[in-house]
Amino acid sequence: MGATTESPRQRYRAQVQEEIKQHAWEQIATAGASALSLNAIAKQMGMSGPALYRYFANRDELITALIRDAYQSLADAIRSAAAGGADLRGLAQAMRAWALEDPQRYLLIYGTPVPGYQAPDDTRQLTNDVMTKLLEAAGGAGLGALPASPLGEHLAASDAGWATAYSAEPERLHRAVVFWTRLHGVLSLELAGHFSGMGFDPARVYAAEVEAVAGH
Amino acid sequence: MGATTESPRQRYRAQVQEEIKQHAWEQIATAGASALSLNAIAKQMGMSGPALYRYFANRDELITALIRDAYQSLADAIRSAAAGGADLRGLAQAMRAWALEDPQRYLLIYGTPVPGYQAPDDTRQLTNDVMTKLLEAAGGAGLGALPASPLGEHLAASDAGWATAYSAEPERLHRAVVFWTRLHGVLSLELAGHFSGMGFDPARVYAAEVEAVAGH
DNA sequence: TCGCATCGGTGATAGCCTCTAACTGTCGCC
DNA sequence: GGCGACAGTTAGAGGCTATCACCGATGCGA
Repeated sequence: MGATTESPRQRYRAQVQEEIKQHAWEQIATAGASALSLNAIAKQMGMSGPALYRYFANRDELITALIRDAYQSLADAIRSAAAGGADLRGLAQAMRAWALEDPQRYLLIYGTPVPGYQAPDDTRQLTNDVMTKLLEAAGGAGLGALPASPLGEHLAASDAGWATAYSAEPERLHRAVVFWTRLHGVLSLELAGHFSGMGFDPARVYAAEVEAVAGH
Repeated sequence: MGATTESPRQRYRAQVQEEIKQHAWEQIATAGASALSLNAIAKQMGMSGPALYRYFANRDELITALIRDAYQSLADAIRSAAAGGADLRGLAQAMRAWALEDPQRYLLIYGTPVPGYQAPDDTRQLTNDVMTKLLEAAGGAGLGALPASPLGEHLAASDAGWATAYSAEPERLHRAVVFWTRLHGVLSLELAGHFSGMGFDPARVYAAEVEAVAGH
């Protein structure tokens, strides 16, 4: 991808940064994001604590990089599913698979936010990528019309700057939003373990919500 | 409430514990649960760090107490709404109001869990209280039938030990589960700020989901 | 009423963490 | 070949959780 020829130093730097993030993901997967320790990562990599600060100015910057990667990974998963011709159902399954692959990665994006935290601008772009794929699929063939509702009118009237390409088709917007919120509802409760011990299969609840939106 | 007459010491102890939790909630509301510091609370209360450990054995125990209180508070909100004759719509509004009142309190229950954490047994009881109220309201008058679906059959077949009282009415179970997941979907995305900058009103999305389940 | 066990509070301390500062060695570009 | 930029080091400040040993007050039973 048109990278202006990298110096060996830049190369090395990028490699180490990647390795740091690798270790960070392992920590997060086993103990959650709040337990992430730069110090521990440094030790694992055989170097002393402060060395890490050459690569990430502070803990927040590392976490932000991880969030960025998580968004990127989700966007990729969605994009490749869409490229493979997946419809709304397909995207839903791709999202679920991606989430179950590493629950803490999903929760890093959609879980509890730190009150002050502001996501960097480029993650907005990645969110838009995901929403755009959703919007495209939300206009797919074989979808029945959504019942008219106040929400439909509200969405039609709202200035969805992020979805201007589809502002002429509020129906899509409506379906995409409902799709997103319902799937997230099931997924996040499942990942947080709130279904455990309730005796039913989260996959079936998820499938039912997919059908409710993707219609027949 | 039939408390076996309290000694002055127990009385004082309970008061201090309450005050600690009060400060803890303030910290959580402004900086999130992960930033909660026993040390800081002690200082705020004018005593030295280790003193707090007389009241809560460790950080986890304090957080567990807060989670318990959060469940209790939610259960109370739901119960009092139900006692006031609220139907499904009413419960939904009560839940949303309760969540918006203190987003981090909602997220303490339904947000990102620490991978190893096991909720204490009595919170299961409180969850059941909430679900029971939902189940009661899910059988209210004026509700159209849910379309038959694989999920309906699955729920009917699953041994929902937590809902034995309604095992003969799987329709209620179905509606309650869908109610819960859809509302949580909208609410958690709103609280996490994922709707910000999208140009529509979360309250309308929420209302639309309520109508979709509570029917007309 | 008195004695003493229990309880709440203290400072000291160990061990973790983030992050800064000053210093050293090394790599690679001109 | 030399120099500048960069990666790494140790030392250390300051914060945190948590434990320990030690006091002083409190309130209960005898």
